[in-house]
Amino acid sequence: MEPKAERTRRYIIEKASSLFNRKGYHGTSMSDIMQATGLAKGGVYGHFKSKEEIVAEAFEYAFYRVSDALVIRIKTKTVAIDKLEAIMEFYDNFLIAPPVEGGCPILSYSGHSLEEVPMIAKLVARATRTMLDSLVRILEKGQKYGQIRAEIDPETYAEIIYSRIEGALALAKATDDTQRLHRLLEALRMDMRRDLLM
Amino acid sequence: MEPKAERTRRYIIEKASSLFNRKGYHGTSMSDIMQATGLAKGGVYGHFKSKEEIVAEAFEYAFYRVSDALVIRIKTKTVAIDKLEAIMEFYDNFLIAPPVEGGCPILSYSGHSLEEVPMIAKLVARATRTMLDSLVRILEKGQKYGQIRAEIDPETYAEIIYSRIEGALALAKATDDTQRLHRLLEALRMDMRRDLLM
DNA sequence: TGCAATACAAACCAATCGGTCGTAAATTTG
DNA sequence: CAAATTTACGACCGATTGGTTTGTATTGCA
Repeated sequence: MEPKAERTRRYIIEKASSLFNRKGYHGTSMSDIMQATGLAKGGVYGHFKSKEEIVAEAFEYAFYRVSDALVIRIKTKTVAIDKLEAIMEFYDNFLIAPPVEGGCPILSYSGHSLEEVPMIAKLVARATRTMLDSLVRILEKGQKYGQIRAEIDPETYAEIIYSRIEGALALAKATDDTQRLHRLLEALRMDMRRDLLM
Repeated sequence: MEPKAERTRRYIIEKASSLFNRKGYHGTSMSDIMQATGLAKGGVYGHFKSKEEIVAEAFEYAFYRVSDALVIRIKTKTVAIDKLEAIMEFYDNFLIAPPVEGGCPILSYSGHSLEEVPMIAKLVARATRTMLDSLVRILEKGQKYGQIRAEIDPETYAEIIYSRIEGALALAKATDDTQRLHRLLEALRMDMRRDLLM
């Protein structure tokens, strides 16, 4: 019917998601998007009614890229601790080959964009909840099959894991030090083995 | 000699630091700063030669506010673990009564501002290093006086502590959930007692 | 008290901002 | 292939951006 429009739309989002994730909402102008896509202004506004609409979809797309790449890696493993280790491996390569330029969208947008574009706050909160839920499910399933200690509270431990990952990413980004990320993830990995395994 | 100029300058930085920390570099306009200070444009540019100069000083000021408030609390304690617990207590109140609006400057500016304003990257890296050094010193001194396990590597553990704090702040901000911050800091507190005490 | 230095606000600047719209080009459909 | 519809273009809009200049109070100091 109209596959062209859908394709162009997606193409704009792809390009814009990288820009917004790196430079933020106000740091990215429509001219930047026009230049990145090669489209004229009218060409872009034919698919979106405002810059805010673009950034909203761009965030969701960026988050989807990360979470999707993560889910793929998780699914290759069957045992809980293997899934968790796969996550560590994923984030180990995060700064070297990020699914979307600019790093973790949740972390990037949490910085300044929550007040800049209030609508983003909801999307960020929901995305974070999604990540936590994935971890909770892994831990619960691990307990169900006797792979993970029953005393562990999945919700509590999930947020510990995710906050440590985000903290490691933040610190590595702030100091521009990839080695720091590796060290912190390795420390987390060892703590998980000690805390979770029976 | 010229106390007035210095006072006005500082006043501008105070107001601007809050704006930049909340909304970012491109999210904050000179008009915002004019409105917040009550000064006219010429009045501001008489003290600074550019917006970049303002944001640079504003970041340093915001960071100084946080680190200073922290140092004060640390100094009231003499034993290493007490100092660390004082830090936990400090960050526990961080979202309720932040030293500067917008939360931890390092975290805020790490989001999008590193690429927006390249000069900021250096300042953020240096500020982070300063925080880590404070923690390293506490741990080293604690070891020296036999309050902390000798096997602990201060540098390694300092970055674990700080990354967990930043991760906790980031997650709490992303989900707009202060309780989450409390839970995560409490978990860190208990881990520290287990890992560090003899 | 008188002079010079300082600090101020307002007008102004070119450039860029997000956004609109009539028209031309391209695509899909009959 | 031709008609109809969709998609893209780019000039244009008013508003605002960061930044400058200028004339005038106001201030501190001798």
